[in-house]
Amino acid sequence: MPELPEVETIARQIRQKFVGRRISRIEANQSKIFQNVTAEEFSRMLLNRKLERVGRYGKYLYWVFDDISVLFHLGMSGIFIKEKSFSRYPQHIHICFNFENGSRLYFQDVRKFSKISLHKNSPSFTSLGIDPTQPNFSLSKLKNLLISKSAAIKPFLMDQQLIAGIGNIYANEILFDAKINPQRRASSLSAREIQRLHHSIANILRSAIEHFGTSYSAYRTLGGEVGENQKFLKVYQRKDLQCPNCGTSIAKTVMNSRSTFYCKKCQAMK
DNA sequence: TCTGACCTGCGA
DNA sequence: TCGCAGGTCAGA
Repeated sequence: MPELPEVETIARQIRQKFVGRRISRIEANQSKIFQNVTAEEFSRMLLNRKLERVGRYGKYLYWVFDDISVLFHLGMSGIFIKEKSFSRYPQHIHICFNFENGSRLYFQDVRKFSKISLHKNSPSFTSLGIDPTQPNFSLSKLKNLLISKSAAIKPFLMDQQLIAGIGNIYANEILFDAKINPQRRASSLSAREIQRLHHSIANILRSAIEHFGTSYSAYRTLGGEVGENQKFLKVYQRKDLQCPNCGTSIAKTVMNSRSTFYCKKCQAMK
């Protein structure tokens, strides 16, 4: 569930608290979340290395050390917890990073959909589409992506090989903001609709980042606080509630096995 | 292009 | 007890 705004919030907080710090010890439990390395190798490879940079691309978070980097995908329920010690140790903690100043950062993932891998130098994201928060995400680039795509616009927005970072929550919210029916074919959008969509992608993601992400289920910030963006959702998980624009009941359907929320009036099929 | 599996907790 | 939540990937 951590989508771009949640991962960005986490990246900013880790950057602020841990960049420049050296790892003095790692306790990692062997788990399927480790992709190209065992827990033991992971701990050994990062020992005594200084965290130089924290980055994000799409839904991926990465830590850069001198000649090695760690790539995290938080799956559905991966979170980082900054805590010195627990009165009661939480379940599903996979890694504890101990830093030289005594601070600790835990990685927890209840559902084990996270993926963690080690890379030489910085990771590359060639298999991913454009990150919509980057300056080169232009209107013409979006137009080019939409052209000739017969898929519906909602799965289009969630396709990480086209646009990296949008998941189910923000796909619903973006399409509501742009007044586009989620079942419309991507290639059928008018120039005006593409312009609205481009604006809504930037607008919804920026606003969610300002609100520290959406805590609908597992997501928490580094300090264990919930995000605030769930207070601002207009359609996601609001079935049968009134559309904030026109008062029509929000409809729910299923597209590509994902819950899809929309206003039948504001987002009418053309 | 679509569907099911993976995985666990929560609520009905 | 069962369905649902949803990111990604393999397979149909």
